[in-house]
Amino acid sequence: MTDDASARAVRPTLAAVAARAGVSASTASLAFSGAGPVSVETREKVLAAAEALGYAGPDPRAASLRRGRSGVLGVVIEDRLREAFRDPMNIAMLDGIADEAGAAGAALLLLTDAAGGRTDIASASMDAVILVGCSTRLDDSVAILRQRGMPMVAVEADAMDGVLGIDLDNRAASATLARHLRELGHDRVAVVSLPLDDSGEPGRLPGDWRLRARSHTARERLEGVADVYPAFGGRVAEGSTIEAGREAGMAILGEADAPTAVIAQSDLLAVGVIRAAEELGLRVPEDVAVVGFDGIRRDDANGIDLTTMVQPAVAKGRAAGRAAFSLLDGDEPARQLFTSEFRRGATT
Amino acid sequence: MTDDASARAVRPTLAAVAARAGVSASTASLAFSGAGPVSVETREKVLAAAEALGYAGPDPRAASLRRGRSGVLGVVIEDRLREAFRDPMNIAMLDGIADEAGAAGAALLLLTDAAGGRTDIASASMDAVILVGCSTRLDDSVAILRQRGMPMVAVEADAMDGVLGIDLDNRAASATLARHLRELGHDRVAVVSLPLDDSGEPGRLPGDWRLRARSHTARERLEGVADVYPAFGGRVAEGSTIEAGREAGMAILGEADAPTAVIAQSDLLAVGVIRAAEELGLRVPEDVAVVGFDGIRRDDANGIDLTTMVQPAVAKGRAAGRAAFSLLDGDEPARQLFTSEFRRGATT
DNA sequence: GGTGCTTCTCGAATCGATTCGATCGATTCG
DNA sequence: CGAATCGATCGAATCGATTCGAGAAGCACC
Repeated sequence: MTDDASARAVRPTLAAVAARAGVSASTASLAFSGAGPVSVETREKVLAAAEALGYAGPDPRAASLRRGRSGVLGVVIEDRLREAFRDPMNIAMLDGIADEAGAAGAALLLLTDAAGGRTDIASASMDAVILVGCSTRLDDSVAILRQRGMPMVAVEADAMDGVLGIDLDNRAASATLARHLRELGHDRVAVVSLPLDDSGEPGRLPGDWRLRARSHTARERLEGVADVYPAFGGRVAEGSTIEAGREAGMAILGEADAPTAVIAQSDLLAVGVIRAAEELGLRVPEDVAVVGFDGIRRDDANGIDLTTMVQPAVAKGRAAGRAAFSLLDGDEPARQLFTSEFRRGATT
Repeated sequence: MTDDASARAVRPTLAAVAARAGVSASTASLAFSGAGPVSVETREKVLAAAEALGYAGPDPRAASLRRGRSGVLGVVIEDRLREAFRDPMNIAMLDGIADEAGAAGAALLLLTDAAGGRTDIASASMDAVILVGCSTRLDDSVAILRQRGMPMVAVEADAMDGVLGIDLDNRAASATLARHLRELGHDRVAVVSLPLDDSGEPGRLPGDWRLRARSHTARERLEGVADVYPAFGGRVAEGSTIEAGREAGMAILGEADAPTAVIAQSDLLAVGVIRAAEELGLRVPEDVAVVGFDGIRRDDANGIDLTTMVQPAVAKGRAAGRAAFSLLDGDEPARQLFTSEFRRGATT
């Protein structure tokens, strides 16, 4: 296929198509983009010429340079996709973002908030960026993006100048769960917390978590518990996974003065805690009550009917997407707050 | 902040930086890219000027136009991210791709193989594309991308002209599982298959699946079973989820002449089948043996120790990534075949 | 028939960088 | 001491489209 090879070697340009169609480049452009009046006849000539030359449409690089838009929405997530996507909430949110991006004809660029090679954040071509808050070390990225004049939306992150926030009622929702437990008569509760920072070290929840917690979500959810139970202990998990929850659960429930209720900061963690309880021969909820957070599908929760707060993850993602495009249009969308809904399951 | 607003309004250009530093634009470009000799003194002048003007580095749009590279690797996946990412295998593979992309300084563009708005596949700016095979309707996308002269790599897909294949020994691996069951004395087995096409309709496995199956992976795995059990029935699941597996399992195990062994085409499906068995009061493996495929972590398998074939998903992703960049460099990488490893669990 | 529209088309400027070849001292080599 | 070499810098061309303003043609109305 010499034809194929040469076609790859020198892709035809709009100018070539225009020449073959016997029109100017500007007219050809109009024929493709549909912006501006072009006679049917001319458009067909252009399209025929394109077909003949194997022209695949305007080069997006050139178009985006001229237009000043690239049609790409950046999404900054945690280091490892595998970690980030282990949590169904993140996926649901990303799906929401993808919905909006698709509707706006934009594609999604996945950027990882890696410490070392932050080259892509600095040099990827995109029109706006959504920062996913679970990433704890956003500041550097934000600084770079701000310098680039990039519209930014952050989901569940501390308020930052020039960054539109899409928030969740983490604190109030956690307080709701805590109150639920108190009403059931529990007076000694322990928390299994999401990682407080990006060190990823599991361990005992430090007393000065207010100072230490760099993760917005983890801190807010802790505050919520503190609003109801001024004093409580717990563990920091390694991540939002069942296994991490199991480990934390073993540590908490294995001790002498084990609490009668455990507040896990995510449903996956809660499932892990319950598994630990089973392994230790404890009955849930008789011996120990467990609550989660998120409202994952029962399918993802090993079939366990958790007491939890159901958060609107997809809606959150959608809102973030819409906000990003709205910023792009020069509007000034307001920050949004999503609320979670209490769902009583069989674990309390 | 008028400063902030104006900075966003008119981002400084390289030319402006160069002017302020008292050098030519070409020299300033060299100072940033590091390509070509620039005296330390000059570079610092340029950098200082950039700093003063709040210049965030060369505009990626312009750079990619000129260079002819955009530093973006496209990944085409199923319609809904939520569906695609429900399967840990896909995530693991994506993680492998991300590893290689990161190493090559490229970012990942997520493209969904949607029926309607295929605008992004036609017009996203990227340097190469990886097609994830589970997407059943690749042909259209491939045609468009081929026209664009885009280097393509496909993971687990039927061989296509101009598309580099990264394959898995689906057929042989499935045959291994089937043989394992036959050695255990099972003579009536049923298969729970991945969707055969993108209709997503669950139902009885049609006898003419060879003709019907448009999904490469599903078909190959069926062939593998057929190599050992010439005749077998089964169900087509709605997707690779526990719930879909449970539904299929109920249908299969609830019938009068239920098989003594079920071959599920993915571990998630297998977990679902096992759950169905439990609900029907059947013991695994005593009453019914179940095998899966993939080798997901026990954590993701509800703690079940499955008999399965462990496939190297991350390595597959890595290979796909490397192959894409290799194509980009003008090399001619060979198609690769990955092999899965038998792992005997407690379900047979 | 002239005037005032609308519809279509074109030329030229522009987006913001990268890169090739040329230039110009300064240094080194024969 | 002339020539060759090297490092640093610059000017100009180029990447491939989009868009603005202007011009031409066609038409209707008074």
